This record gives sequence, C-alpha cells and structure tokens, in this order.
Amino acid sequence: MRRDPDTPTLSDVAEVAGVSTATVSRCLNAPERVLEQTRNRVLEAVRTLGYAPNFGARALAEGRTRTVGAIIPTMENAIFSRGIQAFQEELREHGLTLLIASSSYRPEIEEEQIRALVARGAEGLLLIGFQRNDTIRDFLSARGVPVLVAWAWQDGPAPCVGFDNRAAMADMGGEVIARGHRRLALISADPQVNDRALVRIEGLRDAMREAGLDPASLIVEPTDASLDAGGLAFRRLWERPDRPTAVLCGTDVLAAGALVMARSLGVKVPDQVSITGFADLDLARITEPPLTTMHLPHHRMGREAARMLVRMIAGEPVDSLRLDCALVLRGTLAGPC
Amino acid sequence: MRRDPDTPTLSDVAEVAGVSTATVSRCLNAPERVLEQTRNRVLEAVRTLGYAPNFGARALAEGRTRTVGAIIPTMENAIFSRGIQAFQEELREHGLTLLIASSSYRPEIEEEQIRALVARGAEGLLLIGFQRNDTIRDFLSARGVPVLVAWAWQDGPAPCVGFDNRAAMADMGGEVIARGHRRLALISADPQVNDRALVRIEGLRDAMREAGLDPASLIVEPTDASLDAGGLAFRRLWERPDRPTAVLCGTDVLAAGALVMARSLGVKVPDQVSITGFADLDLARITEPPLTTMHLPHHRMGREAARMLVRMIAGEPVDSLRLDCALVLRGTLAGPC
DNA sequence: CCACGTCATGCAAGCGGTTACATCTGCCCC
DNA sequence: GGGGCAGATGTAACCGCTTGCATGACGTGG
Repeated sequence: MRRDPDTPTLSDVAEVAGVSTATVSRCLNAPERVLEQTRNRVLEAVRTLGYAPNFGARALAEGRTRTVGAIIPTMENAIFSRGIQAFQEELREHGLTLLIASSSYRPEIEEEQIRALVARGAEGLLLIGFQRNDTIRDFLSARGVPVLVAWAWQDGPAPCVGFDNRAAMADMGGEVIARGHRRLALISADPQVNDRALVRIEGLRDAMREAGLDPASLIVEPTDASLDAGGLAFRRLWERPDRPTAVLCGTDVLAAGALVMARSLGVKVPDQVSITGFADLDLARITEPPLTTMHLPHHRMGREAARMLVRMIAGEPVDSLRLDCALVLRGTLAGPC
Repeated sequence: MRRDPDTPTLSDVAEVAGVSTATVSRCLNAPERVLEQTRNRVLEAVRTLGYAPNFGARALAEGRTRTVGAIIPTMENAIFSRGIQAFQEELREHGLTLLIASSSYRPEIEEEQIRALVARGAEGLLLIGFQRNDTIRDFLSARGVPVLVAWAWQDGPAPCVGFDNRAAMADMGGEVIARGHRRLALISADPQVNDRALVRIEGLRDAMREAGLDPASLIVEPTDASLDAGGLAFRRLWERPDRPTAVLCGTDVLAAGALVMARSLGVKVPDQVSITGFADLDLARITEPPLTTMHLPHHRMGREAARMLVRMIAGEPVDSLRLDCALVLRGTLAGPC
C-alpha cells in the first residue's frame, strides 16, 4: 500500500472529533443512530479533513461493490449504445455504477473481459447473446455472478431480455415475400460468432418456407458490422449473375452501407432492388429513401435489463422478457421490378 | 459482510494447494518468484476452486483499483461513443477498467457522477469540456484525482486532449464564406451548458470578422442534440423572413436532421441552401447528398486520452494535445443561389 | 567444514472500513 | 432503592489480500 499519506482515514476523523471510528462510520451510514450533537461534531471533522471513504476498505467490509458490468461487442454501433445508455441511467437510480468493456465481437476477448469485470467486483453482468463456451460458463456459475443476456430473447432457463430476432426477421421476410420477391439475399454478420445473426438467418428461412420458397435458395452474404462492409457485400451481391431482387440486412448499418453503395453504382432503390434494415436506428431515417426496417425498443430494453439485473443481484427470481418489435415501412421496400 | 460462503478465498486455495496464502498471492502476481512445480499445484487449485480474487480486499491491500472513470454527456451520440470505444480499448491494454457514467448534458448530474465515480475508486477521470463549477473542482483537487479533459482543446494549465473547436469552426466558416455566402446561420447545442458549442460559435464569428462580415449578423439557433431537434431548428430558420443561405451545424447529427427536414420541406440542398456538419460521423456519408463536414480524429483522441491519463495516474507530467481536424467537402455545400 | 549468499516459502502485520456485542448512562416504575 | 430498559457510544473482530521480514534448505568457495 503506497497510498498518499495525507489522505485522511476514518480514524483520523474519529480522533479529531474525539469519538470512536464506529461512531464516525455510523454518522456516515446511519446518521439517525447518533446524537445530533455528536453527529455535527463528526461531520465538521469530516469537512475540515476533506475525508472520503476508501472504496476498497468499504467494499471489503461491506461485501459489496455496488457495481455491475456490461460487455458489448462495440460502443461504436448505435444498436448497442442506445440500450447501454438507458441501462446506465436506470442503474444510477438504483445507486449502481457501470463497469464497461467491449469484446470487438471476439469470444476470447469477451471471456477475458468477463474475468476482468468480475475481478473488478462486478456484482452482476450484462452480456450480449447466448453464445459462450463452457469454461467461462462454469466460471460464472462457480462464482455465482448473476448474468443477464440482452439484445436477444430465447425460450430457456437463462434469464434474458430482448427481441425474438428469429420471429422478427421472419416477419420482415414475410413482408418482403408478400411484395412478390422470390430471389432474396441477406447481408449478415458472421453467424459463427454472432448468434443473433444466426437466428435472424433462420427466421428469414422460416418465412421462405412458410411462403413455399426453397430456404436453400437464400443467398447469405456474411460480413463485418460496418457501413463499408455492408456496401462491399451489396456490390458482391449485385455482381452475381442471379442478382437478388431484395437484399435484407441484419442491421441498419449494413443496410445503410448497401444503400450508399447502390447509389454509387447507379442502382435505384427500391425500383431496381429493395433493401431492408434491422434495428431502426437514427440513421434509418436519414437515408434516401428512408430505410424500411424493424423497430427494436432499445431504450425500454436497457431500462428493463437494469431492473432485472438489480433483482437478480438481490437474489430474487426473474422471468425473461421478450419485447415486441414492429415493422417500420419506409421507402426502400417495393415489389420486384 | 454477507458474502456467499462458498466463494473461495485465497486461503482456501492455499489450503488445497498445501501452501501459504503468500505463495498463492505470488503465483498470481509475480509467478516468476515461485517454483514452477509449486506454481502448477497452486494454479491447479485455483482452477478447480474457480477462485478469483476479491476486489475490495485487493484494492485495500494494494492501495489501487486499476479503474478509471469517464463521464460523457450521452453514449447515444456517436460523437462520444467512437472516442470512448478507443479509450476503453487502450485502457484495457494497460490493465485498466473503465467505469462509465453519463450526465445528459446536465452539470448537476455530472457533479453527482464525478463524486460517485471517485467514491467507486476511479484513479483518474476523463471529462468532456472545461465548464465546471468550483465546488467540484475543489473536491477533485483535494482528493488529488487526475482529471483529463477531452473532446476539447484549450491553451491553459488543465491537461486536455482534443480539437481546437474554435479554429475548426472558423475554417468551416471561412470555406462557406469563400463560396459567397453572406447570410449565415448556425444550429448549435446550447452554449450555456456546452462550452464546445460556445467556442464553435465564436469560431464562426471569427471567420465572419476575418471576411469583413458583421459577426452580429450570425443567426444562432440553439437546440438539443438530436436529429429531430436539428430538423425543427432548420424549419425555424427556414421560416424566417431573412432566411440564411447557409446553415452550419454544430454536429453532424444536427446537420442530418436539418437535411432530412429540408427534404421534407421540398428544399433542395445545396441548390437552395447549403448545410454543413461537424464531426464526420458515419452518418455524414449516408445522407443524400453526403454531408460536407469537419473530420475529427475520434479514434486517435480516445487512444491518446487513455495514454495520457495512464501517465497522469502514474504521476508523470503530460502536455495537452491538440489534434488536427480536416475539412471534408462532400455534397451539401455550394455557392448561394 | 564452515561462513555466507541465494532462493523458495512462510509468518504475520497491516490496508480502512463495518458491525456484533459490550458497556455505560440516565430514566422510569414498582 | 434497585431492577430493568432504551439509547448512545466504544471495543475489537473480522473482511481477503499484499508484502516486508524471517526462516530454512541448499550450494559454493576458502
């Protein structure tokens, strides 16, 4: 310990106020249990000394850190930052602080970060998606850290809050097919490392099957989660001999990238090709034409996630929560030409 | 302390491995000081027990938390999330974890969050902008917590890393004026609570003065930092009898909102009005036409901020860092009609 | 063969709080 | 007057980890 020698401690305060450390501690944590006169004397000492409690000591003695952790793929994607913002706001109202880390969509980094946040005293963890290997699962359950999965909903024992990505994408697919499209493509994040992407692919295939189309005819174009990557994926699709008439995208970011690329290729949307997004971020409203997409209640999800995690930390049981999505028809979907 | 009785502690590990707690601690923190054979036995015990160190105890004994805090107005705005992402990545490489909070652009919340993060053991703080009242300044200096201001650069004693918002906006203004515009408007965040916005206004006035225009003729339209708010501000400007020929915006988000509104009002950009942004976010490339804006090196800033803060925490002196911005001419700026 | 250095490990004293329990005081009532 | 009780405060035992110092084993050179 090489702490600053002039940082005052509880016992410094106690000495100045002429009381015991117990009394000082009570003044700070349960003022009503101390005589007003004594309390004033103590608070005066606190003030003159500029005392503030030592975090480590308090955490050790009290057995809790009032801190929760969240690990998201990246803060750069608005799909996460919206929800995390709400999550943090709600946490704050419960007196909890947020420890945050990002995994860059890499499972090994996620694992490292899980360990790091737990080691930093996170009392509960918010994670994205269900995909996770057994060693880290074991670690988590051995440590008894409550984990809430967000941005995804799945029937099962693991507590989660999110959307039924599969059903939502099936809805979107149904809508596209209802417009007469038969040759569909999907620009998606890599389903190997992103289980939300995986179930969205499945959802789209469900819709095709439902409509009597061959799910195997779906062209899946996996790519990174960036604007430019979406654009490049679109170009690859467009260069195919069996060019699709509708390009669905796993996220708005990919769709926006596709749209920009279409524009620069001189392809008219939705006249020559339909494009759809997923998430209904701000950017869905600023593209031209504005993006037909699936609205996800990010804000609500973030808040609910915080509430659920608070209950889980308190040891109360929680039920997973599935939030509704809503198709938002804007300008990028039409019938095939 | 009401900790879970089956969470293993150092001495549990020590017992299982048949060594002292000191040896276990060394295995974890200075492996080279322990015989390989012993070390393996200990690590084996760590694994089977699922041991992870108790944060409070470690922080108390070691006198540090390896945690830094950042308080940003909101994570929803990509202008912050980009930089924070990079900040966190760099922090991780130094073995530090990020505690994050948001102020919603409200000084009193920022103050509360500063206290909260310091109480949670933040060893250093990243804050946005210089505006801050004295009580909280005193608190910070009394506690000796290093503070780095980011997203803004200003000559002065306070360490900071960012852009010269004033000069950058002056550049943008110069460019607009050079195209022949004389009636300028600026859609800006509220300069009362946002010092970056304030100096950007000043920068624009500098450019006007430089060009022989009356800086008082600048129409400033203050508003919230959202897409819709930008749109409404644009409409208010457009309804004025002395309609501006160029509408500069304090951020890309506002500019995108203005652009969308212009489109819905049937106003052609840049033929009837020029619009410029500030920040060069992804969304600047997806508007139609794409946005002329000021590129800010968010990523670089986030990384540098982390490096500087690490040095500050180590007690080393740091120099403020001014990063260069670059005008990006795209499609929303032209001469007046 | 012994003095001495090196290296691995153990012992135990903190680190700065919280809190169960003990103590003390003053008061009420029988 | 003494038993009992309530309320304010003090005492000290933790909480789980790090680390300076002590210990003991072993090897080396004189």
